[in-house]
Amino acid sequence: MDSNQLVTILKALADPTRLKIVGLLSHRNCCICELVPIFGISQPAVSKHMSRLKSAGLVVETRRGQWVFYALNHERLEQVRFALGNLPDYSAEFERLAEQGLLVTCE
Amino acid sequence: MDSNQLVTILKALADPTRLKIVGLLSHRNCCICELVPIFGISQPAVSKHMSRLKSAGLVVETRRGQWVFYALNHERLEQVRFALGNLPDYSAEFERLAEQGLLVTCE
DNA sequence: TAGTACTATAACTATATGGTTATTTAAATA
DNA sequence: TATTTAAATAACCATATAGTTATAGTACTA
Repeated sequence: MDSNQLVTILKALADPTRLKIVGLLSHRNCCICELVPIFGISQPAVSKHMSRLKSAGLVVETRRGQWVFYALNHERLEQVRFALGNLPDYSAEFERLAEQGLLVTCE
Repeated sequence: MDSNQLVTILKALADPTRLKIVGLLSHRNCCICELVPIFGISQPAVSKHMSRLKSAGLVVETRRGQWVFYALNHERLEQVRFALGNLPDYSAEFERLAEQGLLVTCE
């Protein structure tokens, strides 16, 4: 997973409604019409949140008759946890700074 | 850590510049004037990013002469990883839905 | 003490975001 | 087939965000 993907996923998680949706889905799959009364926001608002989570790869959808059920992609969440524990190595940036004499070294 | 705090931290991480700053700080403490040439954005822009990371508890600052050095708060990042792996239990929400007859059960 | 270097704050701008209502699409049912 | 229900899309609005330039504050240094 590259940094841009990670940012996309973090943005998807960085909203109180969507974070709670992820928590709800970790307990049970849900459809939009169940989430609407939980959050007290409009159906299109929930729909857009799901679309955001889906494009971040955090949920997958399954049509079930007239309902669309959303399930948490646990693996994706694990990938985020792993990425946050294994940030990219940016030592080349410091080498470049050093070459330009821009590294600050006190004491 | 409550959900609001987690959202605040995730928002702080959910930006390409700040995420890279966190990655840089995981390698070496930095001051603003080192980050400016790395990102090619203005000094106030970097300053505001650091302020955002600081208020999320992700970095701590130490004044060192005329410089202010920022260090990553590794513990805070670990707290985020833990929280994402241990989301709150929202089963009460489903019980409430069931009471209202709003749980969708197919098959 | 005057000047210089680093950082923070203020004021502003353009874009992203999270909500709304209205409408359309899709599927089940009378 | 007409109606109803669920979900998605469109158009819009208010606020948040990430950048800018200008200025103020803070700490070394000549």
